[in-house]
Amino acid sequence: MADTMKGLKRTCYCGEVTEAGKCVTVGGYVDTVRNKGGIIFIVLRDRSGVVQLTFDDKTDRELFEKAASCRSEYVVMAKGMVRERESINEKIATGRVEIYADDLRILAKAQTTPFEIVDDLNTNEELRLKYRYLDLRRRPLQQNIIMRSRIAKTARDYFCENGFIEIETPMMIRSTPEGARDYLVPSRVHKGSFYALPQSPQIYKQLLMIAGFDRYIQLARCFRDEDLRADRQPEFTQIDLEMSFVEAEDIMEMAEGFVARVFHDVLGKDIPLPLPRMTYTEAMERFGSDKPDTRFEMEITDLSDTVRGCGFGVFTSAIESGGTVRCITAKNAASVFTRKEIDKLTEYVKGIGVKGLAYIRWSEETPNCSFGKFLGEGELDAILAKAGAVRGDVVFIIADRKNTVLSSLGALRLKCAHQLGIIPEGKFNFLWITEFPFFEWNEETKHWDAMHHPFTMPMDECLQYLDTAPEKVFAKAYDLVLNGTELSSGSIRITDYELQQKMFESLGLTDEEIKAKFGFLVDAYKYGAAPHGGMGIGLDRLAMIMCGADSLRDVTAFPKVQNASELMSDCPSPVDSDSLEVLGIKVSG
RNA sequence: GGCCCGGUAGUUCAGUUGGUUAGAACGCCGCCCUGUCACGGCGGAGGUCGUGGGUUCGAGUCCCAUCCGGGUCGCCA
Repeated sequence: MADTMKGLKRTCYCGEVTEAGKCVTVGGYVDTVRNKGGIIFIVLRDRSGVVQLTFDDKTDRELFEKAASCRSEYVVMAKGMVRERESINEKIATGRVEIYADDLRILAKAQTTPFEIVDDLNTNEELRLKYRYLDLRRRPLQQNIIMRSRIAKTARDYFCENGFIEIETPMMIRSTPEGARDYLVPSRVHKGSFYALPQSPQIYKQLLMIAGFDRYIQLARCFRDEDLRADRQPEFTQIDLEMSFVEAEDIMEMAEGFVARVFHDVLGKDIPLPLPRMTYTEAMERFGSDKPDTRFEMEITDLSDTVRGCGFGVFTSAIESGGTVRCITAKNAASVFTRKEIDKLTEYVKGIGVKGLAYIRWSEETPNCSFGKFLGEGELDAILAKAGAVRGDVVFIIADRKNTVLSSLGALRLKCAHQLGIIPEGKFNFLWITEFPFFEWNEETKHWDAMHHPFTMPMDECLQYLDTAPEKVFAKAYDLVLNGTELSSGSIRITDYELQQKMFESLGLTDEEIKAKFGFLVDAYKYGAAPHGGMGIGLDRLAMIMCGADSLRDVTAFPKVQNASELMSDCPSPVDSDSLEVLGIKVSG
């Protein structure tokens, strides 16, 4: 039978015990027991840190025996005088003192844990996730979760100070078949009908602007039934906001203020404002990505003019058929990118959809060029000069359609940088990406899709091209990128009923479809709306980067694994047929 | 759905061309130790080698299938 807390009241956290001469009561988990025979040291841990409890021959015998019986992860409370230690441990905050205990209660015993509760744990993630509550006892994870809480609090403080009102939008909403797949919730009352969990509160926050709340914020849970990545969970949290009577500039300024505030308050780092900007087109041309990591260079070079008349048919035919030839130059990479490694990179880019990867590896005196035998006098030198390559470098060249070349070189650039280890740690490179194309040509369906959501406002000067040249239409949309991760996405919304109607038509929606999918929103705009726009800042991703973590799992208390299941509770799970029957759902098989 | 990587004591790993009873470290259990803090000393327990087939005199090792986990492409308006 475990002890009780009776008569004890905690006076402070373990990590706060730094002053000798006081009587304190602490509670926590037994971190380690060092039993020297005549003296016992117990390191007690709570969320604030650790403190040492000491028991010796002057300790009451029964108490001493109890201390000796303690094992790792027992939950205990202890009371005693804080005194100076005989030998100091400089490594811990409480290392100058110890609690000379005169009371010890074992409140709960603990089985041996499946892995040790230590800071630098190397255990595979599957096991850690199965026992997530134990993994969360570890300090690195606990500190991440605490930092996440501070980020969230700063968001609430900052936006509330700036006149935003926190409003909850529903979690059970109408399913809209655009965009990501919805998670569906069956209705018992309306058999055969379903709610959807929100992919974002997009429509509701726009309606809140129509309602006149002027500035809205919510730490909104969002759900998308798509495959996971290290930086993508099926449920996640956005710092979601919307503002009225604003242009894009106003929203970006507000977001910059938040970014500076949260980095200052939580990390003590000053982010210089305004944040740099780049158009979508420039980002694609220079970095092959709409979320470029600007912590390192290796930018894309256009070789088209240099190789236009060269002897290599792959290059010339790409150019003749309207494509392009471009390269990246990996500095000092010849020793890392051996022939074998280059073959692997070739396989990688082929997986992304290019036919091949040409390269020049310059390690010996004469560069080793994969297409050298096709080149005429001086042509290789011209390419090397244009690529800015010197001895020790490797040049990767891709020839294809422009979009393919840029995006594949962008992906290759990232992969090379990781392999070369040239991405600096501790750097926070923010970048606004602006002027996104409005439409995206869908090769499968053969029509134009909206690149952002269909309520995004086109740029004023582009309106004339809506019917005639969709590729010339750009959006009042802006993404905030941090270290190559899309942190936030936002736009000015269409507030004009007729323009919205026209946008839907451009996207190939019929009147019936518009009415069925977005009728209530379209109707709402008939009653007048102030110009408005907003954005959603990924709280999880922000926390991940601020914590220096590699995965969202490290900043999410109870994350899901790659197949979207949760290993601790083993969900999703089947339900019994009675439950389904109530919902009017028949199971086949 | 495609591609790549991984799965051996509780944990992290080693395990040679297929060959005796599958090892080490940490953890765990017991005994000893009055200033430890990566405590130390002595002793001990602990394995369906992810699962199922196959090849073989013999499989942790080779082959096939499958499950689980990680990364990534597709996907994520």
